[in-house]
Amino acid sequence: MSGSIQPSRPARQLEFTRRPGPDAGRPIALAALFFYHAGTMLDLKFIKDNLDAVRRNIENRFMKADPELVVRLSDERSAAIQALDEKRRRRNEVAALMKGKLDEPARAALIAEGKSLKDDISALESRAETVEKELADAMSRIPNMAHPEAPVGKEDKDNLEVKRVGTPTKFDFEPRDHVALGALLDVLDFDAGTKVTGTKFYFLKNEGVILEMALMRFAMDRLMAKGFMPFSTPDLAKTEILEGIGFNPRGAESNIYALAEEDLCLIGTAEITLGGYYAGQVLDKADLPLKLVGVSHCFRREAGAAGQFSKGLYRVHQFTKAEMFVYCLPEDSGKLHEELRLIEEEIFTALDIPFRVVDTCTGDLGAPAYRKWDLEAWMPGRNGGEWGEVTSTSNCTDFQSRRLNVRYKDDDGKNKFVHGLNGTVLACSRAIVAILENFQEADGSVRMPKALVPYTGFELIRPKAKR
RNA sequence: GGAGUGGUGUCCGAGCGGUUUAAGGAGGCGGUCUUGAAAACCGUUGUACCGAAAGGUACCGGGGGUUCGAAUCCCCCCUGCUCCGCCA
Repeated sequence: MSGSIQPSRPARQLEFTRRPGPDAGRPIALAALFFYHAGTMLDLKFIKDNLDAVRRNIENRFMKADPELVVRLSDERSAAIQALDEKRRRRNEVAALMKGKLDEPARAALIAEGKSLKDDISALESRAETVEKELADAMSRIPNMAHPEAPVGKEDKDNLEVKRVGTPTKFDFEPRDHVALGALLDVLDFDAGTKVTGTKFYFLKNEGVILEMALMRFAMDRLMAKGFMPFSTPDLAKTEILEGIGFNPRGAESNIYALAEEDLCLIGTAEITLGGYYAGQVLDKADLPLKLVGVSHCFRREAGAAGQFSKGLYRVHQFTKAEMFVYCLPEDSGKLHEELRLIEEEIFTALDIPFRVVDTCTGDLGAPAYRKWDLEAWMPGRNGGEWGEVTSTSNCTDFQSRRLNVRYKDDDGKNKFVHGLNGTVLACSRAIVAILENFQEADGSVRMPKALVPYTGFELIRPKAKR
């Protein structure tokens, strides 16, 4: 016996590092299920038939991908499979012949041919597998097509403002930023976060904790009332799922933390886990649209983001978020995308936070999105008052369902890919920035938005005396 | 984490080297019969890929191996259940 609180065995290291080597220890099962069988035909057919449009789309998004390579590898793949199938057909034929009575020379000849076929098949299989992998890799780099009306541009400043709700908050005093307010109210501690975990980590304290819980419950109540099924998801997911949703878990530019010794990554959003929930399934058409809302922690490396907006809660390595996810019939995704945006608008309207809506430009869409709306809240403490992204909703059409192999059985009896959409309900970090900065008073006190009071149980957070 | 025991088509469930091109049920679909229905009987019944088509190939949890030939034998892994250990 020991009164020690030490663990009986060493805790597994959960290092925030990238994976040690390419594909280290990665099981192939899911990859086989999702990629090598997943509807490559439609995809390929589209790329072949619309090569120019595909190439132009890649340029508009300022991405690197090679559709010609996809076409070439696709042809190679077909040839390899044809050769392989023919050998296998003959092998089966030879094996069938062996079932009957045979004289010794005929028998020996068949065995010899069978042996030779076995070698041929083995060689052809490895060639086909190589081509298949190269093709899957080349295809995975091709981004989704963009909505024809999405503004063409490179960076977020090319996004198009389409709507404004409320007016930027005015103060008859010099407003503080949320970092100063967080310290004054003792609801936010970045120094301790840095000491214990690292830069861009933080502790919520006191009313800050309750505010986060209130925001989540507020979000869930509203979404459940709209028929969304609530989830609390894992905070980690397998690499295959990440890739299926369209994230690149590896590479220096990756925004994803990968565990050093397992095929797992910390999720950057519950979009990953909610989208993965139905991976590999054929959904009942009558159940569509499936509307999910999930709470999770979100982890982002934000490598190289140590610039001007790096201070405070705006860009952090971990935050809590409620996220919507929808799988629907292809013909309904446009309508549902509007619905998700309206929900996001409703949430921020209910919180009395001024915001605008932007139509995200092609360069800022990310590979999976066909179209994306961002909500930008007014943040009085940001550079003396600026719009800052608080939520985002994307229509990813069949980009994710194709990779995750999520389908529905249509009336014609064929299995077809569903469309997938996602949208932020509330990201706690940025919502808290907006609330602290917009609802501050001259002495640094912060009022709670009326809609939130039933959830927080308090109306005002007052400055704390220094201890 | 340890031990035992399973993972077969939409479902249940046989098969344990070539008579299985996966038996037999159930369900679904189509048909016969019937005033209608039930019953009975007959037929049909998945997914993916290659191919202009005819047709072919693959799939019995996943991967690899043995063999002329594997659902069937061997190895590894995943996963369900039962028990033990540990733990919130």
